[in-house]
Amino acid sequence: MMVDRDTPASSHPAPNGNTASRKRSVLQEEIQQNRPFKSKGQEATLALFRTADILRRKTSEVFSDSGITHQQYNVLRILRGAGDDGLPTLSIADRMIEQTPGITRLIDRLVAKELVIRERVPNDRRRVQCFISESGLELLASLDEPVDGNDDRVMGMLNEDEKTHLVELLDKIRLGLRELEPK
Amino acid sequence: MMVDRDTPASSHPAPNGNTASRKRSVLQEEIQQNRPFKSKGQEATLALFRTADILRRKTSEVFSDSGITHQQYNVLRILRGAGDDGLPTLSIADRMIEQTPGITRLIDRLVAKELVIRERVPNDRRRVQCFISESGLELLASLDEPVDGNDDRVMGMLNEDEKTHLVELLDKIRLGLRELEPK
DNA sequence: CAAAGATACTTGACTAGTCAAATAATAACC
DNA sequence: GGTTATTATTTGACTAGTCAAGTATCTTTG
Repeated sequence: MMVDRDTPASSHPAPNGNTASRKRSVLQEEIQQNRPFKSKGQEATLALFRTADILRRKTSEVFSDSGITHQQYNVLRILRGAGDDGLPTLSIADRMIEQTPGITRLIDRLVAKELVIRERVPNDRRRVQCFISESGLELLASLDEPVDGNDDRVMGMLNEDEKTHLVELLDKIRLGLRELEPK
Repeated sequence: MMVDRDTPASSHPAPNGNTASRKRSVLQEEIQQNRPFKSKGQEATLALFRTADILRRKTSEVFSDSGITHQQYNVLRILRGAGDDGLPTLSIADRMIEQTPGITRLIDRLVAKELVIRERVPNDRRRVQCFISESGLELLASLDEPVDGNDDRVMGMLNEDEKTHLVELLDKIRLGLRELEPK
């Protein structure tokens, strides 16, 4: 009834030339799986998802004491960068590292914490301009050092060349995905 | 009032030797930012988050027609791999690519869709053993080809050596993070 | 064997992500 | 100058992630 594909006991040679007897990869150990990956592409995507997840979790520790989340921090950073002019709601979404359709509600929470100020634009009343508040600036200032330190710490196991190469590979993936059937 | 750090107009030389006049990186273009990154470590973490986000979004397209999410798909894969023995709830969580504290409710939804079957273990009534159903197996079977194709397609812009190197770099990050103050 | 501790979940109360539909204001066109 | 289209944002209804606090059910230990 159960097909042997996926089963830990499978001993079929894999398309990528691995066999079940080959030493398991780091990722396979982590997710307790003996079946070899179907392709390097599969291994790469899974490794990317897992690494990003662990890194996000580690990085969140820096913010959690301040009572804000990673996404809320990103909004504050963007608004600090925008300066006194502020930014309209959807322009903030455009600049987020991770796409954020729920930007309105995210900012709602920052307004509730009085870290962000919002106001309708008189010239164009469709738009809502957002600004970082004084206490928002103070909170960010207190986080600058911990955040910078964390970025270097979590990448500390790679030397500068490796970091550069990683960035190049990731850039290449994103550029390649843009071409892929924009649908 | 506004510090010039973070402002798009900043012209300070960056710690990594870049200057504001240097050509913007791919990532900087994407998030519309002129200020150079504070370090390679910062650029690498942001590139990793952004790439994983875009990749997750692209990959979700494969599942959305079937009415399941990426995480639900992962649970089904794990249960198919477990075979007729099934797996207890928390063992599934251990094997997920991304950590999933809400595993109970995730499986609730799969049970509601009749893709998973759950039952208390008689020997140890604390445990709940989970199994994939026949229709779960059928659904997975119909997704095998699209999923495998997607994994290769989204990594198609990298050659085998590049994929291997990417996996190595990501493995190195995760191994390094394990050491980092287990706290 | 009873009390204390450890396991394996489960639930509650949030924050977020996702997609579709609604609103509201401005722009473009005839 | 009154539609029609477009833009900017909001809302609703889910799914999911997060953390803390339960609730059974074993297991261990005095």
